[in-house]
Amino acid sequence: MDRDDRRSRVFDELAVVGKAFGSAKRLELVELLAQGERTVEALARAADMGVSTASAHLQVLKLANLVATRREGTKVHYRLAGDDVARLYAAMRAVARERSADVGRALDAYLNIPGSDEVGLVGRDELQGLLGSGAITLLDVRPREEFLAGHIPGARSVPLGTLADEAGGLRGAPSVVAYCRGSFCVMAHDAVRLLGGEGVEARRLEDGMLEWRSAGLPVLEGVA
Amino acid sequence: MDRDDRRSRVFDELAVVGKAFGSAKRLELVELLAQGERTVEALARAADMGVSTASAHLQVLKLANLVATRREGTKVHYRLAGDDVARLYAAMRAVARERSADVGRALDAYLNIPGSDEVGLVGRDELQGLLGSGAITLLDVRPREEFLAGHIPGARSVPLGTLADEAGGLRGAPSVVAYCRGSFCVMAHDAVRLLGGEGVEARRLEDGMLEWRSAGLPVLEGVA
DNA sequence: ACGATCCTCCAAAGATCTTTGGAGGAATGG
DNA sequence: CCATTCCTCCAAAGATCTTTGGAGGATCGT
Repeated sequence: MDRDDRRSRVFDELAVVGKAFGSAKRLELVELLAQGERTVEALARAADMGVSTASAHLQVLKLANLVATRREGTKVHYRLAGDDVARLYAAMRAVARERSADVGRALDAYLNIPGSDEVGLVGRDELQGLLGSGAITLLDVRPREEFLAGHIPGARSVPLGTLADEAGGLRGAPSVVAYCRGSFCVMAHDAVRLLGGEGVEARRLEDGMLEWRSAGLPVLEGVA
Repeated sequence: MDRDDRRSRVFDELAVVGKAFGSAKRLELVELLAQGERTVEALARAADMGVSTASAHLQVLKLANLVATRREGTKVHYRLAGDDVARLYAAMRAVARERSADVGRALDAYLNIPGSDEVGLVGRDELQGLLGSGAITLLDVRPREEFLAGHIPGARSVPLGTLADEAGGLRGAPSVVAYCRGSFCVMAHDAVRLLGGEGVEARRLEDGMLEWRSAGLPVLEGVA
C-alpha cells in the first residue's frame, strides 16, 4: 500500500513544524521575534547563545516556514512568517499553562507573583478604549530595540532601565499603563512595582505585544 | 542572575509541550485520540507501531499533560486531555498547511485531489442546519471503533469497507453527507468517490471529527 | 580588489530521542 | 493462588539533535 507512505509523509511534514516548537531555545527566539524583526546577532545576544547556534535554530524555524528573512546589507533580519504563527505560539502557551502544573509553577516562580500583584490589570479592549479617549499614559517598557521593531500605537518607549529616571515626571499623569512582551514576560510586572515604590500608581496590560500581534491589532514600527 | 534560570525553566517546560508535537508518530496518535478514547493496544495497531513504542510515545504526551487516562480492568484508555488540545493540534495543522508548501504537497499527494473532487462540500454550519431539519443522511465512514468512541449526533456508522454493500440502499436517499476524521483524512474523499461510482450522489463534510470536536460541538458516545 | 562585517555551512563531539524485546506490575477470572 | 491479559518500565543500540569553532559566502565601503 503506497498510500501509507503518503500518509506518513504528511505526518512527517507536520512534525517538522512541531519539532520547530520543541526546543526551549527556539521558543525563546520565537518569543523575541513576536516582538518584531531582528538580526541574527541581536537575537543571539538577546537569547544568550552563540551566533552559530542561533543561526542553526533559525534555520530550523525557517525550514518549517515559521519565520521569514529580509536582507539589508550584510545583515539578515528575521521575523515571524505571519500573525498566525504568533497566534499558534500563544495558543500553545495557553494550553501549556492551562494543562501543565509544571508550567504554571515555573511561571509563578519567574513572575514572582505573590497574588496581591494582580490588581490593576487592563484588558486589551479596555486599553483600546482608553487609547481612543486619549486619557492615558501608555508605557512600553521593553528594550528600545523592540519598541522600534513594533509597538502599540500611542505608546511611549521607557525601557525598564530608564524607568526610575522617568518616575518623577509620571507622578500625577493620567492612567499610567505599562506593557511588555507578553503574558510570560516579567518586565511590566517590574515596572508597576517600581513605579508603585516611587509613588506612581500604575496598571499593567494583562498580556503584551505577542498577544496584541496575535489578535491582529495595529502595530507601529520605527518612529522615536 | 537567578532570574535567568527561572526564565529558562519556563521555556524548558514549554518545550515539553512543543516536543510532544514534534514527532510524526505522536501526531498520528493525537489524530487518532481526537476521534475518541482508545486503549494502548488499539492505538498501536491503528498507528502501526509496537505496543512498547506506542506506550513510550503516550508517556511523552502524558508528561506534557496533553492526554489523560482511564483504567478499565487490565486496559488503559487514553484520551485527549481536553478540547483545547484538539484545537491546538488543529491550529498547528492549519498553520503548517498554510505556511509550508511541503505540507500542502504531501497532503495533495495523499488525498489525491485532482481538483474536480472539490465539489459537494458541506460546512459545519450547513450540516448543523441540515441536522436540525432532519432531511439528511449523515454517514460516519470511519472504523466502527471510532464511531463508538464518539460521533456526530444523528450520524450512521458505515465504515468504508462496508460502504459498497450499503450503496444500493442509499440510492435516492435525501442529502447524503459523509465525514471522517478530519481535513487530513482521506476516508470521506474515498466514500464520496465510491458512492459516485455507484450512482449515489453524495457530498462530504469539509473537515471532520477533529474539527467538530475542536469547535466544542456535541459528540455522542457509544450507541449502535 | 581588499578588508571588514555578518551570516551560513561544515564537521565532530556530546546530548537526547526512538525503538526493541523482555522483565515486571496491575487487574481479572478461574 | 495461578494463569492470562494488558500495560509500563528497563536497557541498549541506533538515530537524530544541539552546540562549537572555524571555514567560506555575500555584501559593503574604500
